[in-house]
Amino acid sequence: MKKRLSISDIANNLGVSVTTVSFILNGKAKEKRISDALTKRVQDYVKKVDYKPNQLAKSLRTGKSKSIGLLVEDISNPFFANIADHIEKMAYDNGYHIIYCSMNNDEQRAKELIQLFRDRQIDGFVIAPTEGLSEVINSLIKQAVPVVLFDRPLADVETHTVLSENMNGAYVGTMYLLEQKKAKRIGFVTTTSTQSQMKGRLEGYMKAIDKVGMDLLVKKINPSLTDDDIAQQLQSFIADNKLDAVLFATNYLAVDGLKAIKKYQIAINNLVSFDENTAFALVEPPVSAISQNIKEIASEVVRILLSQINGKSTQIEQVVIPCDLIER
Amino acid sequence: MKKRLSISDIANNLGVSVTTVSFILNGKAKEKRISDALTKRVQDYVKKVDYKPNQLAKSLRTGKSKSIGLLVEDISNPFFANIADHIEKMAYDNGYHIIYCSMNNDEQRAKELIQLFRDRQIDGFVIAPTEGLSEVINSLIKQAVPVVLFDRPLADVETHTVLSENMNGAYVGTMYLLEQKKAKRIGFVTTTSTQSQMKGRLEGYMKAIDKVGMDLLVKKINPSLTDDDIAQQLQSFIADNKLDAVLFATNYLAVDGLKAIKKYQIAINNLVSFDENTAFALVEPPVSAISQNIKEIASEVVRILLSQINGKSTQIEQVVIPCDLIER
DNA sequence: CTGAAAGCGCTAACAC
DNA sequence: GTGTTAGCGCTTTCAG
Repeated sequence: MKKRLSISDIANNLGVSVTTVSFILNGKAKEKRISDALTKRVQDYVKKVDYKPNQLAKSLRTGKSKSIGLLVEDISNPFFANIADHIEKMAYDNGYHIIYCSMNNDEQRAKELIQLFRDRQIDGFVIAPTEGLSEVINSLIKQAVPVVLFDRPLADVETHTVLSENMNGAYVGTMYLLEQKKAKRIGFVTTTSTQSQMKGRLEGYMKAIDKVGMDLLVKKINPSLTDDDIAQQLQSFIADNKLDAVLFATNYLAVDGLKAIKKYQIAINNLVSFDENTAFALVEPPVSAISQNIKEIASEVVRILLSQINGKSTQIEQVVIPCDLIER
Repeated sequence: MKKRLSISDIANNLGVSVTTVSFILNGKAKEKRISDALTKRVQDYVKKVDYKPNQLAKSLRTGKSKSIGLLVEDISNPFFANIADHIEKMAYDNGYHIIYCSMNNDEQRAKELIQLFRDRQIDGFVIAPTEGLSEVINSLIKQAVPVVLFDRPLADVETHTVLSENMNGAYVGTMYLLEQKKAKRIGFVTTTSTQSQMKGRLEGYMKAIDKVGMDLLVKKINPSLTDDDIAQQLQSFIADNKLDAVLFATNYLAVDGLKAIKKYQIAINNLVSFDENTAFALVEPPVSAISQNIKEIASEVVRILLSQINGKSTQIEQVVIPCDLIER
């Protein structure tokens, strides 16, 4: 790799000191009252030789790396992929870049990753946490590392969070099945995992069902089962309980549901899912969606994190973003 | 942020020199013939105080950052999301981590990003290139920065590539429609963009069609049109040409096709797409897929890149990975 | 076997 | 207005 120019090369070649060059490069020319002529000469030369400062050295010196760690469960989940995309864009617009990782349900690995990111002098973290992460996240917070959690809070972690209105979203989705679709037996499909966003969604469902005094019909799916077993369980759930409508707690559960419906040729018309998925508009019957406002979630996450990094805000911000019901 | 321990803190607290600590930490204790007792004492202490070396300083000194830049067009495309996931995993297993970015069709931004990554002393690049990037990628190569291209080559860039067998995949997919589905009028839907993987797929289609002497029926969709316009065009394409089968050049075009089919209630049974998409197994009629071997692509990409970074191989590797036909 | 010290490229207090 | 210089935390040569 051809040796890159350093700031002292620039200074030497121009016959000025590195300080001068550094000041000019960092926009402090005016402040340090460096002559316009010199400023221009340095800038022109820098452009001409296409000099780029070594960010590593800069970071080492300033303690800021201008990078943000993004940790999600699974980047191939369209919800996370879209969020990641937006966060990346907004961070970039603010001069930050993203280092991302999927945790893939591996708690040990997640912890290592967080540590690793710390060692790279990451300026802040954006995390959709899994349950075992409380301790390591708390230790970040104790060390005053900026952290923003999204999608789900962590019971024993007090920090900035950006969440969707899970309870209300599920409530609205259930009411839609009740009132528009005139459903009489509405099932709710969630996971066995106890992530708090799932709890909120269950509550929303229960609140709506309780309001009209219907039966609560809830199925918890263990995500580690095989596709076939899951399909089998869903088919029984729908058939045994004579459901005429189902609310799914998240997009991949709805996809599982659609697989079961197809495989067992189940006749059911009223389907609603939390989150979007390309398949929802395409299948017959289509799946309505309680759509999280991904753009706004991303923008709040970045806003809060940056204000943390820049030491602007001290109080803990907990933002809740409403969902939209997409009727299909 | 509580001040972190540095190597000299460790050395001072232990009454040894930083050199000794550094050697031990880097596994050179034996080589440098440092006593087992001392080695153990240092290691125990390091563990006790949970000391972690500052990677930035390490990188600055060694010139290696142990990180890889991954540039794709759009991380919310499931094909790229899955590839990213695998690449990230394999890189991590080798002690590397990923800095990723979506380029979102913004050539200017892509160039900036590549430059930015360079400034961060990235050890290597993995890129699914867009057309305008030849120049900047060539300049990376000239500077001996390891680069691996995947998904599509760039005509005027000579470097390592990992590609799918596009031509043969499309050929097999078309033959499937011909022989198994007895289709008589098979259309091919691709994009107006001239990415080379699309060319290969078109060739595969043509080769199969020519073989049986049927008419070539090709529609190029301009991706910047609105969803409605695209649906409209696809509906005309299918109706005007009385198609009984369609081969889509990529998963999002097939999704567009499914939208059109649904919107206009088009009766067509024989659909095949390049790439997978969750929707394909769920819709009626289902969409068969020419599935790229994502895991193998990722593993080849990482293997080649690492061997470049470690200076092991000199010759240019161009790997082609076969596709699987998933019949539905 | 171990230590002193140079230096990776940059920033910024301090001096002139 | 501009230059000198001390580090940021680490690796590694060279001397003992």
